[in-house]
Order: sequence, then structure tokens, then C-alpha cells
Amino acid sequence: MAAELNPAQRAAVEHDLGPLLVLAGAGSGKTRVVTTRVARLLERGVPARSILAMTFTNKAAAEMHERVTRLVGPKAAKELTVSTFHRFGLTVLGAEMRALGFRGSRFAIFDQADASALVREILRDIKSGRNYDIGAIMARISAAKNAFVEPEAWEKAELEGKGEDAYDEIASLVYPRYLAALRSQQAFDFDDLICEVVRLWMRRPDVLERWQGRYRYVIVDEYQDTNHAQLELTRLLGGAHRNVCVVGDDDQSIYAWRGADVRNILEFESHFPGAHVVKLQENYRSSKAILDVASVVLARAGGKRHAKGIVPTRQSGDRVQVVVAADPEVEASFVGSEIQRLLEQGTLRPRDVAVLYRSNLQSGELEAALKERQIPFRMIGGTQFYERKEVKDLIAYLRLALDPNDEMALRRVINYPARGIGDAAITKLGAHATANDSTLWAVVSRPHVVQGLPPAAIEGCRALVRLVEGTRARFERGALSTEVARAVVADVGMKEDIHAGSGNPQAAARRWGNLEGMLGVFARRDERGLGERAKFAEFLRVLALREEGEEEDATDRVTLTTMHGAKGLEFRAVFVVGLEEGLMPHARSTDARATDIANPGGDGAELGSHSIEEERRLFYVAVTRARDWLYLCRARMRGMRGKVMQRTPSRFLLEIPAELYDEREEASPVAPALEHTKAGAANVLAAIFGPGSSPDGEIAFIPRRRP
DNA sequence: GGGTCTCCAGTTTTT
DNA sequence: CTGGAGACCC
Repeated sequence: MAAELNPAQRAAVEHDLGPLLVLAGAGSGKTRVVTTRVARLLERGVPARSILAMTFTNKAAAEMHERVTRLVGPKAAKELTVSTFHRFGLTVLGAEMRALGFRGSRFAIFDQADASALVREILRDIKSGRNYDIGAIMARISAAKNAFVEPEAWEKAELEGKGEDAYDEIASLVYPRYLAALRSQQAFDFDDLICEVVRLWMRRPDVLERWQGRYRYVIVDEYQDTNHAQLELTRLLGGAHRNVCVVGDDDQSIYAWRGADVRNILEFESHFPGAHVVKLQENYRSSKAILDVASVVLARAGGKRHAKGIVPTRQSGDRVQVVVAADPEVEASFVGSEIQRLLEQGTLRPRDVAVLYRSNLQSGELEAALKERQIPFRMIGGTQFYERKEVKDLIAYLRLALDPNDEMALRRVINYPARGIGDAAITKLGAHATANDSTLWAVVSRPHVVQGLPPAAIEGCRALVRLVEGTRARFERGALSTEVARAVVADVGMKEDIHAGSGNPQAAARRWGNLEGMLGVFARRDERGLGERAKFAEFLRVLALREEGEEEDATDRVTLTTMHGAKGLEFRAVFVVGLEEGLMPHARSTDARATDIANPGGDGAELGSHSIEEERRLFYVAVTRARDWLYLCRARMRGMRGKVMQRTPSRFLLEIPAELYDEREEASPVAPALEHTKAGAANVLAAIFGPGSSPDGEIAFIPRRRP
């Protein structure tokens, strides 16, 4: 095996004891190095069970596990721990319930939507008056957690006038209540799964020592995406033996906006003194023509970076294509026709092609263009399946039936469907529960004891209890999950509700489709013998971590995804669309003030420039997904927020020397003279849309008729 | 308490 | 143009 590795790769694989930083450029064979390294450790006699590999996504974990299995066989692979950071945190916390001082052996996991519902409730409760952006508050709370700032310390900082804006102020108010609410429900949010492990280990060296003893070799993938808490977790776990191997690429750091701290990878050598550093700079993925463009993108990158180059190993290949389309529709139809052309040539399968965009909003035209040409495609991203309202409602009912003390679930469905239990009634019920040291469910089960509860609400509580008891009875009879879930859907009348609820039949069909998708997931689990009550309950409990989800779609389809969503993937042909100022780089990244709100916890002044650098890295990630064919597309005009705007090309596009690509113009079929000059465009617009269309600014939006 | 209207804002997102 | 959230009226 070693013969197939280049010298740098071999150095990374052969490195034995002590900290190791592998700087793995795009397409440099990172996964191969990691898996081979694991195999090599096993060869040397390291027991598989003392190796821990941590990734960010379940998909990455599954892939790594699969590839190690291929190398070392299932027996050894089974003993390895390959998991996400969060899954690992869950394992530790689950094993240390006693040390944590928790009752029983279970805690709930709040996903993003649960947490945001909780924050919304707290905001209502403290009558903040203003319309705060929940996401901004949650981002600040998350930042505080990951920096291990206690609520008291934060409040103190506020009092001393260190908090700058209104969001710091409101978040510092919400934070303690949020924490208290989580704890009272014996619940953790995603951040807690990491942070609480760190806290536990810091306060209980004896516990830490056990885990250090268990895992003698630690490997962390995509290290540039780690946040502060993840660094601390890694540092503590590796603190004794220091066999910590991290793999990543600072040039692909694109998640600072959600707390990733690129300094972790930049300063690895000071966090882990004596670290060995290996740079994988040879690129085996992309043609030289594509890498030439990628190199230009990186050459202009500012900020602190690990110095490394891109060494092409492949021939030049086909030239990069820059495509200037009249508008997004034309851009999309170009993408569609070109994909069709490539497919018809027979050298490509649909699965070899990806279309990448900055924002999910851009997907619409592309979907339509591919559908029109009957090109099969899959979309990654958008609102996550399990976070869709109808899916969460169903899950909440099932959770409630399995555990009536699941207050989050109860609050979610207490008045869905509307049954006369409004905000006022819920407040009364909650207050009664608190006053009598009882649970919310207990009060809902005996609504008549609550003073001043309207008869409609009492009747509503009874109806809810009947429904939940009925569901529980089904579980108790031993019914499998699908049967119970279908009964809930029927009893609640979810199908009717969905179709009545929205005026848009397409949206209704989609939402119903989501529910059927969920039922499908249950059905497949049932078939695998996982449908009985206890297993199903555990499945629902950790559903937030999405370990079983929509299973990987192995069918042969074109991939539509955001540039973020494409990280870690590769395709023979890649179309990057919407390369216009304001979209890519996104306007938010060039507007310093907006950026400050979106990126709390950072050090204010530099944020604006950081973000533009992150956009650049994102563009670099997008470009380096391509193996053989790369298309960089933009539109001259784009409707945004109901207005048609002239668009200027992305600065990243303008930076690329003309000799590195071919450029072509895709004219609108309606207005072939539209291109070239602003004035010309304005004349054409005036002809089509009537006078008053200004050349520069915004033009009243009139949808184009399709030819 | 519930349905309807109006207003506003509008990246990226895994766990 | 959208969707979500709050205001407002019945």
C-alpha cells in the first residue's frame, strides 16, 4: 500500500507518536491518507478500540468507516470509534450521567428548531418589545457557550458596559433563562453535547483520565471547521498521550459564520507543542486548467494562512468556460442545455455533474431548467427534512405518547391542531405546574383544577389527552412505529389540515410528501426490526443528530447544491452560477455592519474583511470540486426582491486572467440585443417594459412571458 | 381564542 | 415575490 503514496502522504501515514498536523489541500488524497494511517496504526499493534476518529457529519463518518473497513476488514473496523463530534459528546455524556448529576439515564436533545422555539418563548416572556432576530440571539448564546462564558460573567460584562449593542443586551438576558429551561427539562442543545463534555472533564480529572485511557490515538477530520469547544475537547482528550492527528485545510475554512475558528488550525503547533506538520500539496483531482484558476483565487487571499501551493498532477484538459447570460433564466437554460449536451456525448453520467450556487434562493430556475429537459437531479440542502413543521408535529405527538414528560413535545402540539388552548391558557397551565411542582402534562391531564381556564381550553386538554393516551395504547399493544404514526396522522387530521391550511396546492402537496417521507423512514426501520417501542423511542430521542435519515440517494442524478453543501464532494463537471457582486461575494460579507450582527463573538473591527476572505475561500472550494470541466456563470440582470437589477460581475471572476478561460455570451431569446451596454439594455427594457425603466437602478418588475 | 391582514426582511447550515 | 411574525378585529 505504501508504494502508492507520495512522500508527503507516506510521512503522514508513518508518523507515530505525538501531535501531527496534516495540511491537506483540495484533492490531495486526504481521506486516503487518514484511512491508510488508521490501517498502519493497527498494523503496528495499536488496538482498534483505542482509536477515535472524529468528523463533522454523519456522512463523512460513514464514508471514513467504510473505507477503513475496506482496508482492514470488518472485524478490526468494528472496534474503531468513528463518529461525529456531537455523537461522541452524546456517548460521553450518556456514559457519565451520574457524574453529571442527572437523574435516570436519559436526557433530551434539542435541535435548532427546538432551541429556537425555546428562545422565542423566553423572548415573549420577557416582553422584549422589539422584534429581535432569533437567529442572531441564538448565535450569540452559542458563541458564549463555546467560549465557556457563564451567564453571570456575561451579565457582569454587560454591567461594566462591555456589551456593545442591543443584541448583546437582549442575549445576555435570554441566556440564563435559556440554560435554566434546558436544565429543567434535562435537555442539551447541540453546543452542550460538546461543551458539557469539556466542562465535565475539566471539573473531574478522574473522569477525563478514564477517557484518555480509552482513546490513545485521536484523529480529527476537517480541523479548520472546529470551534473553540471542539479544540478544548480535543486538547483535553489528547492531553496525556498527545497522539492527536488533525487533518484539514485552512484555505477551505468556510464556516466561521457558525463559530468555526480557523485559528485552531493556524495555531495548532502552539496548542500542541512539538507538532509535526505535513503538507499535502499535490492535487490528483482537477485538470491543470482548473487548478490554474484555483491558484489565482488563492494567490489573492489575504489574512493569515499556512503557506502551501497547489501542485497539479494532471494534464491541462479542457479550458474553463465563463458564461455570461442575460438573466438567471437564460443562465439556467444554458446550464440545462450544456448538461444535456455533455450527457448526450456519453462521456458523463448525471451523477458526474453538479450545479453550485451561493444561496438556496437560486435553485428555482435551475430546477425548472433541468425538469424541462428531463434531466434527473437531486437537491442537497434547503430546510432540513426533520425540521419541517409537519414532520416535527408528527414526531412531537409520538414523543409525547412515549414520554408525557417531554415538555418540548407537549408545548409543540398542545394547540395543534387548534383546540382552544391559546397563549393565555398555556401560560395558566404552565404557572399551575410550576406552583404545584408538577409537570405540565399532569396539569393538562386534570385541566379542571386550574383556576380560570376557559371551558374551551378544558375541553381542548381533554381532547389532547385522549389523543395521546390513544397513541400510547397503540404502542403498548405492541404496534410497530408506522402503524402508530399513521394513526396519529389520521387522528390529528394532518392530511386535511395540510390541504386546508395553505392556499397553495403545490406547497400542500410538498408538505404531505414530507409526511409520507417520514412514514417511509419509519416503515423501513420497521422492516429492519427496529419498529418496536424501545428502539423507536431511542431513535426519536437522537433524531436531532440525524444518524439515520433520508438514506443516501444512490441513483444517478445531477447534484444541485449550495457551494457550502459541495464541500468534500467532487464531480467531473461543475457549473458555478450567479458569480455576481452581491451574490458571490454575498452582499452581507461586504457590508461591515450587517456582518457584525451576523457574526457575534468575533472581534468587531476585522469582521468585514474576514468575511470577504471567507467568500473567496468558498469560491475556491467551489472551483476545486471540478475534475474535468468547469463552467463559471453569471447573469447580466437578476430579479431580486421583486425588482430587476443590473448585475456586475463578481470580483473573483474579474481577477482571473483572460488567457485562463473562454468566454461566451448567452443572449435572452426574448431580447437578443440586450447584451453589451447598459444603455442598450435600457433601450431594450424600455421597449419591452415601457418607459420609466431606468438603466441604472431598479426597474419595476414585470415577469417575462415565456416564448 | 382564532382567523385574517399587513409589514418586514430576505446567506451559507451540520449536529 | 416569498414566508414568517405580530397586530388587529371578530
